[in-house]
Parts: sequence; structure tokens; C-alpha cells
Amino acid sequence: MEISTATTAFAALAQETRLAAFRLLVRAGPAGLPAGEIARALKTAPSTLSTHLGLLQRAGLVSSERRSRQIVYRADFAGAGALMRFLMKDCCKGHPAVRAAIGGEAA
Amino acid sequence: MEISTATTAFAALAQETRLAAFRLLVRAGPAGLPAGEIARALKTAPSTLSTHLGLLQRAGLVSSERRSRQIVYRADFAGAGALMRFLMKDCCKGHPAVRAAIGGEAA
DNA sequence: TCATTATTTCTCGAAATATGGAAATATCGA
DNA sequence: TCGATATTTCCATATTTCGAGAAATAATGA
Repeated sequence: MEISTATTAFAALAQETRLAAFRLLVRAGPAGLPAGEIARALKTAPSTLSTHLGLLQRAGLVSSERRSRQIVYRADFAGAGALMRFLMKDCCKGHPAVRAAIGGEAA
Repeated sequence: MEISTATTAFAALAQETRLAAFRLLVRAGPAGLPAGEIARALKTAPSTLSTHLGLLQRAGLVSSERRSRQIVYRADFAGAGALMRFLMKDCCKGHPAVRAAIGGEAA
């Protein structure tokens, strides 16, 4: 993964509405949610949310599919996983205590 | 974790120099690295890097400790782990394939 | 106390980003 | 084709962030 790809993805998550949208889609699972439902859940203007979802999509964190009049968004779990692995690359070699801290206790 | 705490952390990682610095510290492990060495490795002006390290620290991703004239920075592995768990909270219930995509194969 | 080294804080113009209304586009049912 | 619904694109304004020079702060050794 290129570092610019990663910063783009982190920037996508660095905004409350977008982060909330992504987490909502993570909880929704593979079924996803239509844009309008996300906008209602987050109490955001449709145009604003559309901009945010587009940015998340270009960042490789969500995907979309038209389903009749609605456009259903889904979390891109592979993309999110690749991002986290990039962040922690070469971590913890010979430091089991560090690995424990990452997988760690409290949420 | 508060959502604003998470967006602050993601914003900290959403910039090439800061992301590179954090990843360098991840690779350095618990021993950490002094600010000047990081600046040299990343070919960045000390003042610029200091600003970046301060932001990473306020975001809970690195910690610092003065060691004589130098200030040694370390990755905060617990903080990074908490961030990743927050992002994926309530993910993948009953979807083992999704969990596999996150923990997944290629880096 | 003074000089040196290491790092941080201050500052500000340039560049990037956020927001939401209005208008455009796409889909559907009648 | 027309009207209604769902979403996106366009646009202007307001806000935030970036980078690095200059000055300030901290620690050391003579």
C-alpha cells in the first residue's frame, strides 16, 4: 500500500459524520444501508452526506451499488483491514507484550 | 472512546509525515527514537516535525520522555489498539468471512 | 555564567476541506 | 410522459491545516 493511499483513508475517517457513517456500515454488515437511511440516522443533509460517502468510497473504505432508486453503501472490510495492517506493519517483533497491548483489554 | 477522540487520532494519521513518523516508531518498538533522529530519517525541519509529534501525542498515539537533552518518542500501542477496536466495534457478528477479511491475508 | 546542542512555540500566507441550498440526474409507477 | 422519490453535482462561504523561519525553552559541560 502506498503511503498516500493510507493518508487518504485516514483523512476519510478524520471527520465525525464520516466516521459515524463508516461505523454504522460496519455494524450493518454485508447487507449495507441506503444513503438516505444513513443521512436520516446521522441527521445530516443529503447533499452533505453524499459528499462524505463519495469521499469514503474514493478512499476504499466503502462500496456502493444502486438498488432501484436507492444506492446501498457497504463497508469495505478488506480495505479497512489492509489499512490497519499497513499502520502496524513490522510491529511487535520479539515484543509479545506490545502485541498484547494492541489486541488488548478495554474497548 | 468518544468519537471526537477517534477523529482526532485519525486526523493525526492523515498526513504523510506524521504517518511515516508513527510507522517508524512502530518499527522502533518500545525503545522509541529521539525527535532529532526522526526528523533526520524523514528529512523534515525540526520545527515542523515537532509540531507533528506534538499532534500525534495529543491524539494519544505516541508518548514522549526526556532523556537528557533529547526527547524520546515511542508509539503508544495501547492507544493505537483502542483506535482500531473502536473503528471495528460490533463488526462481523455472525460473519466469519468478514472477520477474515480484516485479519486477512496480504499486507 | 556562557556557549552549545536539542527541541518546542509562535506566526502567517497558501492551500485544502466542510457545509448545505439549488439544480441536475436516475428510477419508478401510473 | 408526468410526478414523486432518491441521490448526486455544483457552487459560495467559512473554517481548518500545512510548512518552516525566528525566537524561546531546556539541559549539559566548561
